[in-house]
Formats: sequence, C-alpha cells, structure tokens
Amino acid sequence: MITEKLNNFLLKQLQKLQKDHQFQIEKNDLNITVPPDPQFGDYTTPIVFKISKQINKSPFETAQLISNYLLANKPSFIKKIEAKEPGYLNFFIEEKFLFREFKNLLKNKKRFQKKQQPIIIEYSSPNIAKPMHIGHLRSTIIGETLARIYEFFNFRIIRWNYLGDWGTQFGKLIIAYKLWGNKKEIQKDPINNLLKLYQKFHQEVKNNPQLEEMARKEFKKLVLKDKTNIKIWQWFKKESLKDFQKIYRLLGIKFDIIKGEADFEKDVKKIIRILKQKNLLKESEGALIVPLEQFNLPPALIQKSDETSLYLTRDLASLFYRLKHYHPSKILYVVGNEQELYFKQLFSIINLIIPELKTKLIHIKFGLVLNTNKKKFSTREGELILLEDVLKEAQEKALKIIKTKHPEWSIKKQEKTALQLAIAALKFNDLKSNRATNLMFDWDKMYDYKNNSIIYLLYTYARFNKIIKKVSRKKINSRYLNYDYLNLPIEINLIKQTLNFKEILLKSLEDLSPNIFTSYLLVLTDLLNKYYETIPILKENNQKIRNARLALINQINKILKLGLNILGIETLNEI
RNA sequence: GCCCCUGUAGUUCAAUUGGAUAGAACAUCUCCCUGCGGAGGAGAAGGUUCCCCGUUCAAAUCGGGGCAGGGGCACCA
Repeated sequence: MITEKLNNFLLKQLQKLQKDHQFQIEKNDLNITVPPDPQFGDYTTPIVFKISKQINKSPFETAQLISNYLLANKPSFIKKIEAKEPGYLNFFIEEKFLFREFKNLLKNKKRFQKKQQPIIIEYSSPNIAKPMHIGHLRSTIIGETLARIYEFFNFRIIRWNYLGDWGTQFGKLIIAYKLWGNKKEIQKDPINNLLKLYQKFHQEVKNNPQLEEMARKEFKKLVLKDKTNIKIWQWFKKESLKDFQKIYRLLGIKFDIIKGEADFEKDVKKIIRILKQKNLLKESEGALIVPLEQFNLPPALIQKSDETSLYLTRDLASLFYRLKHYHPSKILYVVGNEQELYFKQLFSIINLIIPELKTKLIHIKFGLVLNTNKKKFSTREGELILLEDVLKEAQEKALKIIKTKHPEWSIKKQEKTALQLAIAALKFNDLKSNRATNLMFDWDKMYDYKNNSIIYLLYTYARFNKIIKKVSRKKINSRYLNYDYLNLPIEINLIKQTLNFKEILLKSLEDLSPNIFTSYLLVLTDLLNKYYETIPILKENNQKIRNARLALINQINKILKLGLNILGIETLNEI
C-alpha cells in the first residue's frame, strides 16, 4: 500500500532529523490521509504542527525545513513534496509508480499472512419461537460484513449464531400453548402462530399477573427435564430453525457454529462453582449476585431465587467454552446499543475471574431500528415488522420497476433480479449508515428505488460491464495501463481513488465500521459515472487509447465487484 | 433519580477520528437524449454543525455547563 510505503519513509527520515532537532513523535501522529483537494497532492500529513511546537518554529517554517530535508532523500516513487500554509506537508506520487500499483492491486493478496488465532464473531442471534424481524437485520448484516472484511485480510473467522433458545420466555410460551394453543393450527404456520401465543401472553398478563409466576414454573420444569415441556420446546426450536435457515439462505450467510443458550445450561453449575471459589458471589433476596461496585456498575444477577439461571449465567458458560476450545484472539459481540450495560457487566465479571485474559472482548454496538415515531419496536405489543414481509414487498416493488425497464426479459429473470435488488437494498441500507446512530425504518424509503444508492452502484457496474462485453476478451490487456495512454486528469484521479481501496477497507476494519467503506465505494462510483459521461471508450479512434481505457474500466469494475462482494452484495450484469 | 448514546441543509445521512472551502441523496429550480444503457451527467439554491464558555496553530469532532431526543438501570433476553 502506498500509505504504508510513505509512512515508512517519513518515519525513517524524521527519526534521522530527531538527532539534530529535539522533538518527539509517535507513529500514530503521522496520520497520512488523502487531502480534500487534489491541488494539495495525493497524500498529506499534519505531523508538522506537532513538531513545530517542540522546536519553537512556526508551523510553516518547520514544514519547509522538513520538506527540504525529505527532498534530499526523496525515493523514486515520490514525484514532489511541498510545504503548504499553514503547515501541511503534501506528497505527490510518481505516475509510473501509480500505474504499477494499480495493475497489481488484485494480485498481492498473499502479502497478508494467515493469522493463526481465530476471531469469533457472534451475530444475528435470533430468539427461537419469535420470527426474525427488522431489528435482527442489523446484527446479521454488520456481523457478516465484518467477517468478510476480516477474511479479506486473511484472518480466521468463526461465525457464531448464538441462539436465544432458553430462559423464562419459553416458560411463557409453554404456558400460553397449554392454555390457548392448538397443535394442528400451529403446524400450519408455526412461526406466526407461536408469535401470536407470545403476544397473547403479554396481553393476558396485564389482567392476570399470576401468569408470570406460572411461566417461571414451566421454565423450571423445562430445566428439570420435564418430558412434556422438553418435547414442546424441541418442536418450537425445530420449526424456528427451519424458518431462520430460509432467511439466511436468501441473505447468503452460513454460520460455522449454531449453538444457543440451551447448549450451555449444563455448564451453569460449573460457573456458579467458579464464582463461589473466587469469592465473587453474594446472596441477596434469595438470589445470587456478583456485586460490581468497583467498576461502578449495578450488581449482576447470576441465579434467580427459584435457582434457575439467567442469560448472563449461560453467556458466561458459553464464553468459557469459547476460550477453552478456540483460544480466540478476539470475540466480537455484534449486539445493539441497548445491551451496553449488560456487556460491561459480562466483561467485568470475566475480568474478575480471569484477570490475565489475553482475548479481547468487544461489544460492537449499533443503533436501534426505530419506528417512524422514533421509538423502539416492541415484539410484545405486536408492533413488529417481519424480515420476510420486508423482503417480499421490496421484491414486488422492484419487480414493477423492472417490468417497465425490461419488458423483454423472461418473467423468471425479472423475478430473480427483483429479489437480488431487494436483498441488496436491504443490506446496503444498513451498511451505509453509521453503526452508532439509530436507524429509522420507513417503508417508503426502504422501497424507494429511484436514486437509491445501491441501485446506483449496481447500475454503474452493469453499464461498464456491457461495454467490456462488447469487445473480445483478448483485446483487454493490462499492458496498455500506462501514462502514455491514460493521462487525462479524470483517469489519474480514478486510478488514485481505486488505489485507496485497501487503505479504506483497513480503516473500516480498525474502526469496525463498514460505512466507511460503503461511502468510499460511492465516491468511486461517482467518478466512474463522470468518466462514462465525458470520455468516449469504444468510440475513441486511437486504438491504443481505446484499449487502455478498456483495460482501465475493466480493472476498476473488478474492484467494484470485489468491494460489493465484501458487503455481501452480488453484482448484476444487467439491471 | 443515576448511567450510556445521539443532536449537522426542509428530510435521511456523510465528514478519513482534531486538519485545508462541512459533503451526498431525496425534495425545489435550470440545462444535456442523432451519443458506450437517462436507474445517468452539468449546474443553482439551501448551514450560527442545538445553545453558552473554554482548550490550540486548527473544533461538527476534545473539556465544562445547559437544552432536546433515544436507550438502559435485579429475578426478561
């Protein structure tokens, strides 16, 4: 990567300079970035400001001093170094070098070494017996994209779907089934009917608070392996998994491990024993808690007064299992903002049990999906938007548009494309926005394919793809990729932008924010469309220039495809 | 009440983590189809970055104090 090269050069030279001038810098201070305007060069650093203060010179004077020193030792890949008011150091890269990097952009993937210790990413994690709704989508999509970005850089990833398949909620569902359920009816449409039962429970409990107690008793019976309850639970779980798999298949997601809370119920006693050994447990109102005052956190409940476990207890057990079996370097929990306190508690407890733990535990939080009243969706109140319905409607809307644009396509092709667009739009909608902020779910916006940014990306790809397909494969040759044939400002600009691909992806990974990368793809696409509009490719008379332009767009289109695939989005040859 | 997150154009969001003139899309208004795909391109208009004070070469970004919205806070997950 160019920034890496520049970084090394700069660091080395500055270290030499340190001998004559007294100043201290840190590696992160270099902060090499692409300046806002091409007149300021290809790359820039604000390091001068940090140094000037220490050597008691004005920033601009310092910049001049440093740039003169750097020029004396200038490596061949740098064309020009400039000191600019108020104190920036701007670098211009040699075109020859740009072209070489550009040609090799897709080749040197092997540079990234395979990492031995895996990273576990826990994401999606739906609750059994409740259909997947729009709220699960963020975890699923962000988690999957992070996994793909890590894999691009050759990390070993374990995709973990941690199912919510245990707990008092099943007591609620079992009692609801026993009171109002009908086996035959449920078999017809399991997921929706189970949801209705769950919602009926929460309606009834308002008038009949005793139901809560009954639910806890049913859960306790489940824990004690009551045959009837186990049977009901297994049935519900099977039906739910079937339903989830349908959606995962559509989204193109495959988990390495699908293990839920129930799988760790058996280890709960061990966890409590360990906590007791470490003298961390305290009894309070008949329940067991871990006080966390030293972390400035409220106490964490480990065991209820009826001696059943909680989500936290089982999660601790699952964490022990993960550490023991996989020795991961990191565990990422892709779970919403609202669980922040929970994860602070979980991480604090593990810190008390294993202070020397090397594995990094990270809660990758994201904003809630809100309804148009800017409030959280509530499953209990029946105010929920099913993922399946969203996809279905999105597909229908897309189909209508496709029918007007491509009436000549077969119905099968129209429908397939519509589904692909619906999925792409759903994914991109999540990935383009900042992780931290809440996302408003607006039916109209969701299906607004006019000027939708993912459509824009796919359209651009398809357009260039069409041009490339018009000439024979043989004619597209990377040997034309050089400054003699490609020297228009927009062409150089395109090449430079494309070269930022890995840097941005890496930044996206460091920040664990896919949206950094999505907005980069949009910038690149924007430039591509300007190119398409202003520069002739097939119509260019000079054969060498024409071939060079073909090679250029061919390479960039490949990058665009790769970028979209990292986001889990398939490109379309026609749209 | 305590803790956490957020506040940017009429709306939905960006802003390379403290950097150069705060950018896109939608909506509004011009212009470009004899053209490689118009789901496009060129342009106009739209801003006290919620408010006040501070930190420094530099603040949407950091600190303090307000205001507004959201989320969380022991027998749910």
